[in-house]
Amino acid sequence: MNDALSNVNKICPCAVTISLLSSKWKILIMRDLLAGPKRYSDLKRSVMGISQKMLTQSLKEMAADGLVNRHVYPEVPPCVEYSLSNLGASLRPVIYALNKWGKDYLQKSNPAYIHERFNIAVPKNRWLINSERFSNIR
Amino acid sequence: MNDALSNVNKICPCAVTISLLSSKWKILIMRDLLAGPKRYSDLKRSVMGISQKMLTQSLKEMAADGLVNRHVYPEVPPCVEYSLSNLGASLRPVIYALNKWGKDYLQKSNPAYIHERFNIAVPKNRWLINSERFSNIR
DNA sequence: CGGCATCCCCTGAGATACTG
DNA sequence: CAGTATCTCAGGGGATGCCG
Repeated sequence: MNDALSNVNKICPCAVTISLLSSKWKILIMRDLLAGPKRYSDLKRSVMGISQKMLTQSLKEMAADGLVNRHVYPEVPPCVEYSLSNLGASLRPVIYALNKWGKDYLQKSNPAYIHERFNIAVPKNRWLINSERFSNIR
Repeated sequence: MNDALSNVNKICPCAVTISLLSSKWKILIMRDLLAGPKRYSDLKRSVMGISQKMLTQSLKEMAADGLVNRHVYPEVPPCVEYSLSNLGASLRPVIYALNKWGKDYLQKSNPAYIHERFNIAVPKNRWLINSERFSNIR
């Protein structure tokens, strides 16, 4: 019997998406890769606050899930470039929705409250980004 | 000086949204509340696998963040109803995007792979939902 | 019914040091 | 440069029991 397989169409789509994105880091990596391919060190800089460990681990899992491609240029020193696969790129509307809602929310909220809720409660400057990234996601 | 406040418009909108939704539970709760107000016990049943602790905690935080309203009917036995606030309801496009992508992904993926990735790897039946919920999110 | 309060475990994630 | 390898710890989250 294939109860197991028949259960597949009872899986919650919402939960599947979340599961693939799991940690916040992956979403932030997606956000940055949507602007184009990036090297490991680029990502390390643009995904502010991420550790090498989490960056490596996240990228590895995302590659295993088919969300990103990993391309190694055989040079010295080594150069590794990450880019979105077609599957990964198809997540654009999701990232866009997250970004859109966040922008609206930030605009209509009390700045002092936002500061209190997101600048202090959250460790360090983890949520800050370079302003030029604003234009990347539309 | 108000460096602090001026930093507010450097916060990543994407990250803000994720931060408010944080755990997967909140997203699943949102998903179910989008279909209409629900009692605590309804949510306990529909958000499969959630513990009382996490349900209570999630709802409390979501209420504090202004995403859900809590209404107590002074009866015996007590009855508490949760519903989305306007702010919470405005997240519909986000939940919709997550759901939409997940549905597409499930359809085009190899069922055996999906089973392996989401039915076994993930603890218990946590990701399963009642099929009738599929129509709730459009 | 709709919660709290505890205890406890596991892992997500940071810090640091080392390598091809 | 792009990682790997350890060590460590806070807290996310489960299980259980009690309460108005």
